[in-house]
Amino acid sequence: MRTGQSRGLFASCRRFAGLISPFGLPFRDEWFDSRASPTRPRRFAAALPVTPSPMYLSRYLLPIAREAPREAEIVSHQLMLRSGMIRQQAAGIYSWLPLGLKVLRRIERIVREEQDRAGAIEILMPTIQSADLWRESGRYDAYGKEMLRIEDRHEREMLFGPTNEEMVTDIFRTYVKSYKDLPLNLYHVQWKFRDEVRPRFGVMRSREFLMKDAYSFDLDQAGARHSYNRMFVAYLRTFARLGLKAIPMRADTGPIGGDLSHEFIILASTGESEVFCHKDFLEMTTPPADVDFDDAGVLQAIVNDWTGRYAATSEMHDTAAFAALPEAEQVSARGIEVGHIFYFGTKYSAAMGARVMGPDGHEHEVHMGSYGIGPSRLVAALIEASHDEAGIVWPDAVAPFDVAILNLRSGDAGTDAACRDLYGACARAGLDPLYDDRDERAGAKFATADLIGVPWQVIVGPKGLAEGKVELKRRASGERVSLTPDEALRRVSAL
RNA sequence: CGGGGCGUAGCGCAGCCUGGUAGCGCAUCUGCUUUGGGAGCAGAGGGUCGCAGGUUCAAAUCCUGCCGCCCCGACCA
Repeated sequence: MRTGQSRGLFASCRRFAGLISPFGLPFRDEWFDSRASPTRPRRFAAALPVTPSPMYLSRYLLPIAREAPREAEIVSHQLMLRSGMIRQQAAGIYSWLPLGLKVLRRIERIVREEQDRAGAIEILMPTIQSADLWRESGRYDAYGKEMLRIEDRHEREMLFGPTNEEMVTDIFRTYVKSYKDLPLNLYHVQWKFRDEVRPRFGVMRSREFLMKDAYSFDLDQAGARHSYNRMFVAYLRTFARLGLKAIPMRADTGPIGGDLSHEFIILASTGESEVFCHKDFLEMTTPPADVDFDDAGVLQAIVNDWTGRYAATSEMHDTAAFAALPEAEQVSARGIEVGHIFYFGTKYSAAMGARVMGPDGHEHEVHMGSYGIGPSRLVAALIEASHDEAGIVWPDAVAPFDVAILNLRSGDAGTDAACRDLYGACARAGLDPLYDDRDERAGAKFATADLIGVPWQVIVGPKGLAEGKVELKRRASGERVSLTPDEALRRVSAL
């Protein structure tokens, strides 16, 4: 028995000196080596054993709950609270607990990879901005109460940024002076704040939210269209990799006009808005990873293909055009907006003097576009799109862990050893495993694993082990097979 | 910002009408028994009853003000 060890879900974060992680990187020893002192140097990790690890559930922070707080209305909010992903700190403001943060980071990673692939360059702008920039564009007064305005100790007017057009335009105008430096697309992933009158649905519609926003700069409208198409294709790839079917729908372009604004909508029965589209969208294929983003013709062809069929949110809905489709091809559903891209021409470059010298020897105001994806909202949207009665069903790409190892008889020498071996093998195989070593009954472990939605469960019990077998369960289908631990590992690694 | 509702243990709730020892379930801790789908028994800990005034011998309960949160509508990534 592991007497004295915490069995609770709120296990403290005790860790031992000199761990190395399964990935071969030393943990920060100063966090763990309680014996380190000025006269007794820290030990370094390299020569020390691999286990135990902080991804043992008995030492993790996973505050699951059987019941959801009353205020949680929609299923994603309920499940995020029940699975201990987030904690509300104020209306529309959340802490991200370990499980939630892991998912958020996985989403961010995919978003970044596809932005980079499409030629965008990452920067990081601050959350707090000066009011001065916003006065230049005229938006300081125009933005209204959604902007959280604050004052610093010198009584300077500041704000918590709801978006970054002004700031990125400022950066651009300072450093970029020639058409030869175009096109340019700068993006960042940063927390934003919009003081919604009524935040709701957890992180789906929060006041503070994480946003990837990209901003493109081009010499002229033709260039801007190419930049727009790059992001369009990048978004198709991003959402597909996240395990989502996102449908681009014409969005209102406001005073700019034109056809260069799309919302990317995923279908979910709990979606906030009504959407209408052609059924072909459900079967369309995603552009490949090796698409040539510099080839304007190729990109335009992809965009044409994805915009050639009817798709609209209720605001842009054309009842007659939709009714003209054969009834069997009409899809009318509810959707969640997970991305929005638009071209806005010279709105900010004109107001803020962002000009480059063109090949003609004259200065030109640059044509800009901006492209947003909300990773924090996506966490909720993914759950809305993928859950069942037992809990969350994460797509493989964003799951907080790749595989959960359930020890059905913690404290039994045989199952303990088998689980530890399997944990080490998973880690060495590059997987991100979670080991449920708690002193809980089997049922509680099944329920926990189902709730948090890890794609694979390896169930290790004394009965199976007597025959050298473990059980591998696929969360999404519920399918279980009895395998040797090696076979189970191979099966999980295959994806 | 209009309309409504709710604040009692980490979560879900009762108690308030009719003022008088602050309760129940889950969770947590201890012990024993259990052990393949959220175990059983026995015991224990945990509360300035959102905050501040007021009425009263006495306030979770009645009155006033404030704060917070939630829902509907308008708004929105």
